[in-house]
Amino acid sequence: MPELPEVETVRRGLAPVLEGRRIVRVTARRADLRRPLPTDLARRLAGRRVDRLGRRGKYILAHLDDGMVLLMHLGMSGRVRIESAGSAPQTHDHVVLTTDAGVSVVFHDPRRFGLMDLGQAETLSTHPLLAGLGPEPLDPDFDGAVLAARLAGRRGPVKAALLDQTVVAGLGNIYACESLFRARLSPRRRGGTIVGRRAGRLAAAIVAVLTDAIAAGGSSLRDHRRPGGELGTFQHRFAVYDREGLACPGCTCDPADGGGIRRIVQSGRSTFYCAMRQR
DNA sequence: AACAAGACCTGCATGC
DNA sequence: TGCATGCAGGTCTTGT
Repeated sequence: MPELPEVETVRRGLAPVLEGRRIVRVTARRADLRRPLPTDLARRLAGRRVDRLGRRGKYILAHLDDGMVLLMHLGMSGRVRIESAGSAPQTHDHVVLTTDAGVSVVFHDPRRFGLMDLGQAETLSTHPLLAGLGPEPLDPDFDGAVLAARLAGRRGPVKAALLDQTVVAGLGNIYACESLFRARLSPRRRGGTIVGRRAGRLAAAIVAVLTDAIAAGGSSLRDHRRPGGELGTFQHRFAVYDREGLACPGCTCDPADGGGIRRIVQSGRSTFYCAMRQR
């Protein structure tokens, strides 16, 4: 489910109920997520105050008052729900954090591809889950030169490279497709050929797509909800994702004449693009 | 080193 | 109705 815009939307929704609050109770209803929950998670979180909620790529980072950091990843189907303490748990509610304000934050994840882990703030960038991540696309210094350097030597399709979190942190299948559309670049082009002006176009397209998607509260296809339960709306603005056979919004290609949005499979994932507009 | 394929897990839409 | 199949927003491991 969640790519950078969905994760950022969740982070922003969670911040008002977690930042500055103390965690008074932790219930781990199920520990076998993508990796086992830390065995002493409840004990290490109980009594801690959350100083700040951050994000790195698709990870939400809760900085605690004892120098530890709680890392959360939503996997494919993870959701976070805010509710009043004591609400009845639902199927697939795996972890519940309750604050001193009587509010519960519920981690819900049917497929259990998500995870939680603990790290230390001081050495956070060397945490095994974060150490290899590529640049943050919304950092001010992310640009075509940074992106081109990351894509250098890539002989496979640029679309597959964009899904590699060591190239850029936070893109997933939706926003990789949408970014390539906005940059008018073919997803089949070799990654290493994205240099100079093309790299500048792609970097700018990535920033624009992610920024627009965050402003829309992310994309709600199946699972994504904001912590208060609201849907994101960016799915209504997709140019190509999940639009196989429909007209391309950017050109006059006609689906009836073999034009329009195509779906291909790259590295086992669906890619959507307009072969007329994207070169 | 980089890449594709498979594995992990559940739910849903589709077709017979 | 039941059942099989394929697909889904991610990433880790394996083998080439």
